[in-house]
Amino acid sequence: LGTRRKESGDGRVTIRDVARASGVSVGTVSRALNGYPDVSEATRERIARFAREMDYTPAAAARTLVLERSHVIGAVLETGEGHPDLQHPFFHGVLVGLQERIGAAGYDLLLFASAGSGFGPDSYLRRCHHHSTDGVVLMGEPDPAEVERLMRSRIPCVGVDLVLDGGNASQVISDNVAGAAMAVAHLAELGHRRVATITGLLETRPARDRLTGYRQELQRRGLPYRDDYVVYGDYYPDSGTEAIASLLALEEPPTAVFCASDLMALGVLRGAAAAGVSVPEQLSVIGFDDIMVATHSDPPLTTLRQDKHGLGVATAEALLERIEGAEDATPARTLPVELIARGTCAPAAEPDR
Amino acid sequence: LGTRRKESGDGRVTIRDVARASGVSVGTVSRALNGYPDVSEATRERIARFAREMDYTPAAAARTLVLERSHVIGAVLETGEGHPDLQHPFFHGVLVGLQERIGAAGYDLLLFASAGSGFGPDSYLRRCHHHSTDGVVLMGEPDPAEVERLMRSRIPCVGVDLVLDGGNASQVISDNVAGAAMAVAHLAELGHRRVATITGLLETRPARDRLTGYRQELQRRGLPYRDDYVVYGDYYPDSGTEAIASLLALEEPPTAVFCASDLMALGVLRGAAAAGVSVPEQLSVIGFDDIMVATHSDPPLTTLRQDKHGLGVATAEALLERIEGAEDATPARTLPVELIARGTCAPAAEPDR
DNA sequence: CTGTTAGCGCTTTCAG
DNA sequence: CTGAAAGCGCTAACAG
Repeated sequence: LGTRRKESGDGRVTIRDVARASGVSVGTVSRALNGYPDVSEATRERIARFAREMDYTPAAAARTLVLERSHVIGAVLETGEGHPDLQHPFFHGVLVGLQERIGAAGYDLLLFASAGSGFGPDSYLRRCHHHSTDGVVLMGEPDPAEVERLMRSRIPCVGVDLVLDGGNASQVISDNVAGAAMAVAHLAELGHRRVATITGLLETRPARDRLTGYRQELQRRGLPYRDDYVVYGDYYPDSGTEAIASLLALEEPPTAVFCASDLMALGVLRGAAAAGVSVPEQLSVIGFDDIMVATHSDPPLTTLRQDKHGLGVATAEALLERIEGAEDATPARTLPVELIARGTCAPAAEPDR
Repeated sequence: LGTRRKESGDGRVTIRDVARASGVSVGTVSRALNGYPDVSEATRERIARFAREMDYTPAAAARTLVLERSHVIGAVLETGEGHPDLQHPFFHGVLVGLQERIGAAGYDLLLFASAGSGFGPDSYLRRCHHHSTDGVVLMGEPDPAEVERLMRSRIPCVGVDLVLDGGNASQVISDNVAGAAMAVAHLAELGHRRVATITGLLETRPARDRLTGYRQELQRRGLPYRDDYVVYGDYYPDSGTEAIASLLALEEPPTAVFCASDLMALGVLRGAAAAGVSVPEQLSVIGFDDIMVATHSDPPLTTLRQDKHGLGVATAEALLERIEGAEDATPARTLPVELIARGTCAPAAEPDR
């Protein structure tokens, strides 16, 4: 008896197979393999050996079902209208760090596309429940209503460059205001007094913070703040190109621009070239992120480096902390950014005019 | 009786709750919700209504357990030594398309880091079994031994830009040899006779194909092929910079270079600038991929566009086909590439010398 | 058309 | 120290 079901070719090897092979009950196998103390060393080893030889792999589904823990964490990358965020290099760096760190803790990453996509507008929350996700990380610009729903649930969340207010949520974020301030300071020290900024999407926390930092440092140094020196972008190259065109058309154009992303800075470089103004001689440019290609523009981009990998790792740790049930979880972590001076900034041509 | 377990606060709503609420058995709920024909419209609707109101979400784990189908597909992005492939822009485009298409079919994506990473060198195969993945897609440069193991299993696989020989595997790939040929043709038509190439990692199928295309077209046009015009790169920018330096140092340097990736082409642009040779006047450059930043280099990069999104979609479809059990699954799909002429190519300065 | 039942692979009391 | 048995949420025969 019992030989009926499993011997047929297809079969995955289950705990029962291991039990049968090692001549013990499934309960014992389970205990042995999960390191319970109440198993004799002898049996434990025998079981372990058989498990290895048979290449036994516990079925996650079964374990999830009984444990109510899946060891899967969901990653939500909301694709902003027309701009799949998955496309933005910044996120990849973060993903790598996240992946590494949770992988080391025995978790895997389930990638959620935008809620609207795919079959039916299933909310993230539903999808998390469906997969019994142990936690979620949110990146990009998720739908506020979705986020709200998630916050009301008891699923641990962490937002990357996102403000999350629920009790079960943490956030990790770069020090955007300090970064922006460093940019302005750098420019000011080069003698620039007319420094403009191209913002990111202002619905977005980092964009607002970067703008704040820009303003604060301007003020701290007694540099003039003008409304027409603030142009709104969307983080992507084209918006940079357009923005610089309008800035250059001003009666009194800026001598320096701080861009809220490298991609926009690249767009600026291009727009400047088109307009015949040379960087850095006639215009200093500074970006934000330090994506891979920043080194390879001409001239190479001066920028504020975000520790993308570190953000990913911090995200993982914030999440694990919550999952492991720390009630005193650190609600927010801020990572420093670093100014990388390359070739797009030069002393102001006319210190005074 | 029965009220005991579920009423307590925490509870997810299960099929049993829905059954109780709508006054039917769980079996009926299951059939109703899964669209079996043998349920009266009346009950089906009542059940559906309750399910919606209670925000019932079936537990994937339970369903996976019984159906032996998880509706999860695994994505393996092997991080080449020192170069996390997740970092290469090319893969993101593919991921987006893949994600979209399988999402539409009701599948989700599980992201596997490199086998080595994380806790223990668990093979991909084990991880797939563990999660009962319905299929796997392989990208980058996975460990051959791993691939071998996967091939021996019965899990449907598809490789992106990868040759997979198992019976349960398909592959989708850009027409790399045609693309390379188009590059050379373009250059030849501009009058270049001394055209070099910088290859990708030759362990990699696309790199070899691109080299082949380069050679073939050279030959077809009666242009000279010289060993010293072939420099080996690794797809990333720095290798391009180094390669162009050595090429420029040749006694008879090339007047044009075909690079097996945009990233390397960017590196070439930089190296050329450093060496004081102007692009495209003194050197024509052509890339491969058409990544986002290709438009924003100076000059903007002439390149061969790969349909990254299309590759992702095709990958998804190849996989779904296999999963749905088509024995006559198309083993390979090839997508065309397209020449995008931008600013890095110009007529050869000296048609003869 | 619907209820009942067995069982997916695993963990965890509870007895021995 | 180990076996037996119940049950996680769900689907799929099988009766009625």
